[in-house]
Amino acid sequence: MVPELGKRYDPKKVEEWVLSFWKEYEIPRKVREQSLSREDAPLFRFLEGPPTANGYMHVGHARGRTFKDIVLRYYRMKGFRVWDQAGWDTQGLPVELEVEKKLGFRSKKDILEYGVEKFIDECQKLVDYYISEWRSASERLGLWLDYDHAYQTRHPRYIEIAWRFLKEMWERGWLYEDLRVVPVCPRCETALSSHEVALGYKVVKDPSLYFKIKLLDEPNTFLVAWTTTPWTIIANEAVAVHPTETYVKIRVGNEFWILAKKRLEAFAKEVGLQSYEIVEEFPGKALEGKVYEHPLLEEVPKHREHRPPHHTVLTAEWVSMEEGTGVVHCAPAHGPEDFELCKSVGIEVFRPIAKNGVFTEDAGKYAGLWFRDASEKVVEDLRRKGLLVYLGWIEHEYPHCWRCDTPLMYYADRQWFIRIEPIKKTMLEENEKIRWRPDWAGKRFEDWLANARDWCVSRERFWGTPLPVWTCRSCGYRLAVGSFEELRKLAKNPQDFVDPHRPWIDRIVLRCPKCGGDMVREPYVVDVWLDSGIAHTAALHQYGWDHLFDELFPYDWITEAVDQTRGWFYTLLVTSVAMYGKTPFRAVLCQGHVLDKYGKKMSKHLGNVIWAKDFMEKFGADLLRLYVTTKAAPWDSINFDPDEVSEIRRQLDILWNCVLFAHTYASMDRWSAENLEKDLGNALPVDRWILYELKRLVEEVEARILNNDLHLAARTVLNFIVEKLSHRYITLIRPRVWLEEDRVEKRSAYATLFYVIKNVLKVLAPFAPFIAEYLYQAFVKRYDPKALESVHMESWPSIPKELLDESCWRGVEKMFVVAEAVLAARTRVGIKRRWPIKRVVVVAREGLEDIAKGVDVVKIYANVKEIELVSDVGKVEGLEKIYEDKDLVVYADLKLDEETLMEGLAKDVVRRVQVLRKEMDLPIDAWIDRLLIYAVGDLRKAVERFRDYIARETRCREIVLLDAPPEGGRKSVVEGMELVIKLEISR
RNA sequence: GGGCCCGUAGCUCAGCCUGGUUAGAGCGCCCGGCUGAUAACCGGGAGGUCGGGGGUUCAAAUCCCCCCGGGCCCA
Repeated sequence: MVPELGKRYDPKKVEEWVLSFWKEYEIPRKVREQSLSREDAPLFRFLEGPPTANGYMHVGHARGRTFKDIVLRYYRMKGFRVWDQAGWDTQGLPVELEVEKKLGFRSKKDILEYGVEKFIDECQKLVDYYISEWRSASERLGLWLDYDHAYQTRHPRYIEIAWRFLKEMWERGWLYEDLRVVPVCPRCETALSSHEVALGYKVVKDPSLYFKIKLLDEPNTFLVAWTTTPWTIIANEAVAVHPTETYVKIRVGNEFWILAKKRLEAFAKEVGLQSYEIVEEFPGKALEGKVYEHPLLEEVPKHREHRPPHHTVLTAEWVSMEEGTGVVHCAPAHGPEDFELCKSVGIEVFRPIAKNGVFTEDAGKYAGLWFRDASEKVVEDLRRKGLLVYLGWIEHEYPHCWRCDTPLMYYADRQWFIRIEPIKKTMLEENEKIRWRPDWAGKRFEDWLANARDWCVSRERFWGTPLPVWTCRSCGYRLAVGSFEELRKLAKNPQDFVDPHRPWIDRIVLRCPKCGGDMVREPYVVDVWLDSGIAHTAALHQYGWDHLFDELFPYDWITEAVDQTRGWFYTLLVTSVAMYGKTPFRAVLCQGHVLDKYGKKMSKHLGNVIWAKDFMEKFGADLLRLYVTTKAAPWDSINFDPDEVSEIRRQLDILWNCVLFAHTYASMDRWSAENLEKDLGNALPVDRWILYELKRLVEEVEARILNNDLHLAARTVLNFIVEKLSHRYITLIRPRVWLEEDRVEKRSAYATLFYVIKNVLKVLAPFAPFIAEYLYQAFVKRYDPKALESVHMESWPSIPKELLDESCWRGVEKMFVVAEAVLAARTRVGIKRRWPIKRVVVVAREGLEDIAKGVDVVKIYANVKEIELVSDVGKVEGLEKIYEDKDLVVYADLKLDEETLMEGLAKDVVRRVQVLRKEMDLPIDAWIDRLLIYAVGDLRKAVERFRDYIARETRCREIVLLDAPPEGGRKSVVEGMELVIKLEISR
């Protein structure tokens, strides 16, 4: 199955062929087995960050997946046993929301009405669909993972590991239930963890409200408080001031206002307070215990029932002097600090609002309002009652639900938490051992770890890993279940255990070990980030591969985008340190994001998302891979502009042309790689030069990959193809391959070219696996019967010493400098390249021996007849100095004589004939029987003098000079002289 | 409020860690050349306040400080 080497690189055709070749011959499976069967070979353990199966792959995902593939392919070629299990994140809010959208749901109530069982079924189906989409897009991209053994977080055995983890936490007392103020998404009606909150900060415009709070025992005296969330005043229960900061009482009209002295000036300025008078100063402590009248007492009658310490002034160190008035209104139901402070003095939480963000009857006149809408009413009421000081607006960041974009609500609620404090120190120590790329990402992670709070793991949702905690209805005893076996043992109805998911799991009733009563499950599922966070263990357990754990853990390398610092990187570390006291990964590559061409985030709302499949359909996977890899460092974000891929396309065109060139001549001469070593043994200095460049290429690419500088690695490969192989090497060997007869120097040129192409394809394979495979099949395999079944079965190249000659490399490099100087001089004085330059003298004090090896470069590249190498400036008179650096001085004879002019004209004639041959589609090796030429003057003389040369170059048996233009001849003008030519061919 | 990344030619990016010729490359543009792998290539040219300001230094794109713009993270 040898594919055609077409005239032009057509990515679509190439990749279609390669995909079917891989499929038919099961290349990915064979390559994986080849890798894993290497006994005693070192392991490379990769842990896949599971994509969430709730949408399609876009080009940003594709970039990260390309990085994974490059590194995995490299390690396979280096002879490692590469662990490459795929994985899918299949549960949690992201999936539920996608299903809700599909079914047109607006709230949790809709799900209950629809039926949880049916809803879960929809979730399963949705996940099935997107997994197959992701798998096919990944395979289309060329990402080779073990998809047949992909871990799935929804798999019962996977869930079992989450249970094992949670039970361990429970038994250590690290899993606990508590009333806390947590961020809640009112749309999803569930609490979120702090790392989820961190994913959703957005800038919003909120009220900046200054309002008065009337003190009960001091006439006409008010505290002035500030808030950006007026709706929380409804649940206000206290006011906090700083104990030691100075507060002032000012007279404004006939009222007295109290606020912090440090804030007075800024406050007066912002609210436009012109005249006031400071009547008293005192520390905040002096206000402690003062009782006030709730500003919305009439509106919220419930507050009439609240007695001190409710509605009193408290003191707290955290009261800020940076913003507001130094008087902070406290709603224990809606602020974490407020909650703690109120709890410490025995204030009860008043929470007149439901989890869906709607005020309840307890909220009096605000009942039924959406929490953020209530702000407006509150402000109105304060104004009416004369308690409004000033209403401004402020732009600040406010957390939103990372999935559905709803503004979050801080809300006191009973939730389940995992203690972070006991493992924090170990996490920080373990982080020191992780190799972060770039290293600042590790510092960022360290900051995050140092500030980590307890992890809220409970979610009041449906599609997720169920929280394995059961509570006894009779005696209140609680326990956590760590495996299915344990569940069956404890269950009163083990026969009902069919699926660990809700709603089925909720029907399992346990027998209370204390009182024999019925135990029911706490109705929560756990944070989806816990699912992926235990992949280090659960991915193996799902397939019963627990015995591999010791060999695979900790994993060598993971890579995901920067946002995972708070997501997967974090939860992996938490669960692993909690379970094993160790980091589960040794190295991380932290990727930057892919933005649209204007630098905007790609999002469905903006409609600027580029789906990976669409893009590959149009341009192919190789172009996508190379574009996203070469554009910037992996950790930098890139602006994705489809127009820019033409640059990559151009470079692959050149590779294609190089191979086509080699194939064109090698096939004509029936060359084969049978005697490759012998032919390489006859390599000329320019061949030695490219072989040495090849060695440098291999080493540099390898070093770049190991350092995760994938952008530099890929650029190096492309640069070699364009600059070294195409521009230089092929130019230099052209005269050698045009030789008619079979000569040693022709065979060594073919051998070198073949060898270099073969190895470049190997080095290119991790980056552009399709074109590398295609050209390997179409070219390498055609000439080398010993070639392997696939380029991806090849080892990473290592160029044998006997092919390397550094002095040839040095000499050729030097002579390129000379050749370029000659070309520049030609342009300067107007000597065309086809007019040969008679003589060039190169003066070098040192290294003449090396330089001598590169004379062909100057002869061929710059069309110079004669090169002289000297060590001093003795005999250069009559020549012009055209170049000088610290090693070299170059002189050239830039005068044109008649002979040279004639030769140039003859070359011109040759070129016109060649153009005609091409237009007539003559095979390269076809003969012309008679070449009829009409020319006058110098042009005629040139044809006469170079008759043999012209005949040879154009493969023509006879040249006939005519005195009149031939019938139907091709007319043209050479240096102002008329030329008419006609080709005669018999069939 | 704190932290991180980015800012260099019309566009996309090197160079900065470790200060030192005239700040580079590719694309695009202009002029010329070459051409049997040629939708390729070669030579030359135009094009730069290296985001701005200050400092250190004999010398700053590079090191330090402040500011501006774009992005990200935390509070």
